[in-house]
Amino acid sequence: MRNLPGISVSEWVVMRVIWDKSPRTANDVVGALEAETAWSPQTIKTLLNRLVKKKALGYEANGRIYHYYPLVQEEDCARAESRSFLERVYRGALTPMLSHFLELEKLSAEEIEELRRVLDEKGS
Amino acid sequence: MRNLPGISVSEWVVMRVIWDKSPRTANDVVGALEAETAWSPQTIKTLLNRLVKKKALGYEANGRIYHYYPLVQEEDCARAESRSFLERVYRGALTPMLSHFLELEKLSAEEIEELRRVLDEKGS
DNA sequence: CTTTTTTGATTACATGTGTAATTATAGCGA
DNA sequence: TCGCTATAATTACACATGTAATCAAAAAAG
Repeated sequence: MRNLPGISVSEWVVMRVIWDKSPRTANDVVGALEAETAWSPQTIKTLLNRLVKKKALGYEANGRIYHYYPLVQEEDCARAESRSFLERVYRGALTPMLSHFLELEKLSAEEIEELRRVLDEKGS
Repeated sequence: MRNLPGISVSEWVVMRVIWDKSPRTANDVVGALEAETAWSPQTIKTLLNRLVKKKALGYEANGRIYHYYPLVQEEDCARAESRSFLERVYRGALTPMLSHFLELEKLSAEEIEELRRVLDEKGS
């Protein structure tokens, strides 16, 4: 499952709606992004095309309408991005990064509980 | 302290050596990166130039040798990158991101302790 | 069957990025 | 003083990206 394609910022937006639910037609995607972005439908078509070229998406043609589905998993892409982000911005130092995030954002009591649970698992 | 310039992946590498110690001449930077990268000195000069144009770096000319220093702080840049990363890859959901990282990497007992401490501070 | 519409494909185009080579120029050594 | 050298500035160039407009072809409408 390596050889993940590089997915750009805009492409991530498109991938997310397809990861949420697939298959999806171009129009589905356009509809889903109407609220979130101000992109023209053509722009979204272009992004879909590029993602197919990159082999991040596949499609099934039903007549001349394409039903797109992911060829890569969100988990895998997130993992790859996370690694390179950690390396680039925090020089690979996980603990400072996590501390930084924890300080940055406000967390609810439940979130803190959940994180503590994850930590406990790691700790044992 | 907003209006942070967009710093590319390669530019981050250069910024890091200047954040580590400044001011630094172009040659200092070239020397520092010799081990880490395979870039030609010209490439590094180009990156320094672009960073000056972006106002991420300033310099003091001593004769015709420039001594570069950061105009933006690593903390601020890291914060900005972190936010956009979190948004893009984890849809802004902090807890899943943190869990993901915790599962991804192996942590030493000390690191786990440190994180627990940070969590405790947040929790109180 | 012809026209319009829809939908994907192709082309566009400015800016960013990775990665330099080339050029101009200010000092330094001869 | 004059050419060589080190250093910054300018130019290069292919590929990525954001953001579409246009084209072609198939399907739907009349």
